[in-house]
Amino acid sequence: MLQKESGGSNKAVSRGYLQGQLVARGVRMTQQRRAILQVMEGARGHLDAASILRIARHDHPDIDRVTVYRTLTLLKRHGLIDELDLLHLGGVGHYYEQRPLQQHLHVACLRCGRVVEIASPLFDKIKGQVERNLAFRVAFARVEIGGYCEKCRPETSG
Amino acid sequence: MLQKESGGSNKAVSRGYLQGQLVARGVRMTQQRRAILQVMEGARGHLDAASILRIARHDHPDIDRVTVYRTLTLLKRHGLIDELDLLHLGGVGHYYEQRPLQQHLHVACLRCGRVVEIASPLFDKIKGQVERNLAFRVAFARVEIGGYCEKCRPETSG
DNA sequence: TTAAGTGCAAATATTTTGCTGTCAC
DNA sequence: GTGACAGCAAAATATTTGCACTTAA
Repeated sequence: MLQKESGGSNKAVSRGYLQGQLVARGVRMTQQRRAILQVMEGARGHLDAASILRIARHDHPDIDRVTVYRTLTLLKRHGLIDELDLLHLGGVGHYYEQRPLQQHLHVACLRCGRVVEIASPLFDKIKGQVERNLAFRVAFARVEIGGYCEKCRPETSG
Repeated sequence: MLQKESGGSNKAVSRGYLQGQLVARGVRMTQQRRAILQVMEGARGHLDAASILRIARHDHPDIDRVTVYRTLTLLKRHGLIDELDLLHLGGVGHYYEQRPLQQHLHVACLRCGRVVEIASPLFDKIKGQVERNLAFRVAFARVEIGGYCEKCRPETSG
């Protein structure tokens, strides 16, 4: 599983946030959903569907894959999580994270697979530029950068 | 298939560019690869593996899916194409485009599925920022923005 | 000539759907 | 009580692998 560093932004969101959001929107809360939401809120890394299932089963052993996918679809539809592929470093699957208060960039090392998140004011400027130049209403934006971290860069002296 | 507008950046690359690059790197050139490379260079849109296969079969009817996947892997390994998911508007599959001379942003309308590409100097600034702040060597970067275009925006009066 | 590439078949991985029984409200 | 949800099975979709045959250099 790909690791997430720094991050922090979604730690600013209080525990039970996703559950509260769904309840506030009139979505029925089941034991299975609670287990899945807790996994997503407690996640230290970006999780794929299989990892979410595995961890959620600690709480609720009988939970099914299908329920995980359906819950992820639900959360996406409500705009509460983002779906990433993290440059496919980990294969063809997708990764999920709670939509952060402040959008951030994902910077992934192609050699060691570490994923660092950083925020940038330029990111918001780009969004503004798109809105103005294309008369486009930006709902969300995603930046994924691939390269080599200090420890892994091919030419250290470069 | 998702449409690509504007773009233009990869039209600046001469015809046969991919083929030339591979040959220059000592990669064996087969009829099947030639057919696939021509499809990618002539593409007006972002293509997924199935579309590439379908079009390549005009030239070479017996070509197999597997060969398409293997050629895409080859091109990715050489950094000659980029793999995108375009916010999964078209399902779980991936889309491919020849790596452009100037990197651009992909802006996708969540309702009509149209994908517009634009370049932004801020994009390069962000890359510079990442390189400096994280001591990171940026190999490539990808920006995907989702929202609503002028025609599709939910609140027209907003 | 021969190592690399191809096609076919089958496997694997990921996600979705149909249906029946169950549970939150 | 009832409509939304869960689990199971199976299908659908996307991609990869093993192997015998073919071909570019």
